[in-house]
Amino acid sequence: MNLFDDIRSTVLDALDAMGRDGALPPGLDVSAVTVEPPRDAAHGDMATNAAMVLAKPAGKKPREIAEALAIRLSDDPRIDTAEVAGPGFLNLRLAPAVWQGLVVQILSEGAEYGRSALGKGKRVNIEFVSANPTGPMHVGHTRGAVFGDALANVLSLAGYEVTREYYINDGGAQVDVLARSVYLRYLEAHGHDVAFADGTYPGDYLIDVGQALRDLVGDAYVDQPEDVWLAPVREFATDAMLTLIRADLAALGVRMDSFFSEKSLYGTGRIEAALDALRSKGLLYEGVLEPPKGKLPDDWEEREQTLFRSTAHGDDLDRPVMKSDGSWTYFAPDIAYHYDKITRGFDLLIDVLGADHGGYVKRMKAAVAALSDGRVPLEVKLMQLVKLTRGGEPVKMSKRAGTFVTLRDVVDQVGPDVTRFVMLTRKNDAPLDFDFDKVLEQSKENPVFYVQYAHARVCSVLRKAADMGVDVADAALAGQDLAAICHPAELSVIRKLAEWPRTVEIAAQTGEPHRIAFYLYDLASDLHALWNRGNDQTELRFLQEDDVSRTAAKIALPRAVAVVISAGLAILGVTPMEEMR
RNA sequence: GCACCCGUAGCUCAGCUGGAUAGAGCGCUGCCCUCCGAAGGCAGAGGCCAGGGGUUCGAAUCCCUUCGGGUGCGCCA
Repeated sequence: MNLFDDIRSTVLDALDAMGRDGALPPGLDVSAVTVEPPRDAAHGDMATNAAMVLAKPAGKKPREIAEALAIRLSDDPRIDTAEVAGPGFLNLRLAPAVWQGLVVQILSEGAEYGRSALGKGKRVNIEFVSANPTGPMHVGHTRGAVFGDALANVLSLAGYEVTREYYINDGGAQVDVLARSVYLRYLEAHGHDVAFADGTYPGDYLIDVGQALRDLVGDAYVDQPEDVWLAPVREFATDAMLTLIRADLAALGVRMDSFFSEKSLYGTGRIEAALDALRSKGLLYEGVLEPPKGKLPDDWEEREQTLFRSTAHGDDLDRPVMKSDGSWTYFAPDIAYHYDKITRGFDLLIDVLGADHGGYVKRMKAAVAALSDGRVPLEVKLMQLVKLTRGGEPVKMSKRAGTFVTLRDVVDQVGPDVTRFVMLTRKNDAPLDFDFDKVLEQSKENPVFYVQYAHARVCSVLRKAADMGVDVADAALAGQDLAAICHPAELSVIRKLAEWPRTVEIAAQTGEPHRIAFYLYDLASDLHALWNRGNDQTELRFLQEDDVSRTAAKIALPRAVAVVISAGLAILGVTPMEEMR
């Protein structure tokens, strides 16, 4: 249950009644009517724009409608005051009992408080990470992994049935390069001197793989031509890399529901089937592309190729699906993969990609629109770069020098909780600064710590209360009279708690989990502020000296805050700390 | 040349998908621990929301345009 939705339906009922008795024309479209927290808390608890939205279609002045609406709403026992303000806003103030009831609700529902029916009955597939299986995951993948996982969590709480999926790019030339590189390490394991030419992966992480291969097959592939060993070594190597990647993901706390192999699309007719589906819609043809305007590629020559008419669905150019040597471009298996997702019956597809894939979005959307006849939307979330620094100095990365920073480097140094939280404090399409020193700092400048500290503080107070003899179980706290929680400073914290369900919905609708992180920071801030007011005003302290029942009531609020912080951190995939010492 | 993303306080960034006087952290100035965790809090200063048009009751938010930055642009994924 969402308090804002609740009051909104009360407002809609009132408008409906006004339509019946002639105060408004009947049958007005009320879809644009909102009930939201006002920007300035001094305006009240909630504000509705109903009068302004309806003024024109009703042919009445906004304030006139607002005043009539105010009179009706004042009859509701939950609404203390309804005041017309500004250009026609109606500001509502709710009875303290409503807010106290919300605390009870939070304590009763626990982590379920905030669950929404927004995505009820809808299945969504989120494809993320999808790093090539050619090596360990690096920082760039880390951000995508954390984002995708948190997005999955948000959508799940918002009622969607979520599948987390990893697309294994094991069908292209890069896995042959991997196989050749492993083969070199294999020879090395047999005591040969090897040289890593350009176009091979020299990383140390393949040494173990080469040795494991030697242990498995002995010298069977030594001095053998490539066509003998390439396929089996490729298989062996990609398996090893996938094991590595799964372990990396596990270190971050990310678990996939599904791994989908690109290779499984080749030689099985699945790519052909997907392209046939396009052909049957008249969207595949043989043609010649115009050279790009501006700077012409050096080796440009006109050539006829098989093209997908993506321009029919909003792309700027038609896109080739077949190379001149007759093999598929990367786009062809991607079409087949998305076709597969569509046929699996998802209602929504989300791809989490690096920002360098931005040019690919329109064609993929076009393909999905064509293949699903516009039924299944594809949303693409582009991840901007992570700028790694240490003490303000950029961390230099070079693949050749072997100094590129891996996911493991980050997680080992700062831990999964900090890694995840920090990576979610920025919008996906904004670059992210990640400073190894700053993220471990324990001050309010560091949002991870600040939020964790708020949670730990509440746990500390609860421990103290328990020492006083208070039953601090949620059910016990929820079962009592909370009339003692009535100070404006307390009610304003509850108001923040009331925003949690709509924050979840907004984050889910926009696909922006960072909103959760910012909400938690604000909530933590409200708690810290209330805590400190207890220094001067003893009636605001959570622990009321020598008064067990009053303490039990007071403690319910910070506990409710902790419940929401904990639920929010769960979305981000961060463990709430019970103490920070 | 074209497409996509971005431009908000000195710095790093939010801004509830069109609402009221645009917010937070850092930094700067001044305060608050005989008192539940000061790893915190309070107060002050700081803005042409890149510029210009438009849409309407109302624009940082939507549309057009200019400028500035990033990413990409047929046989790499």
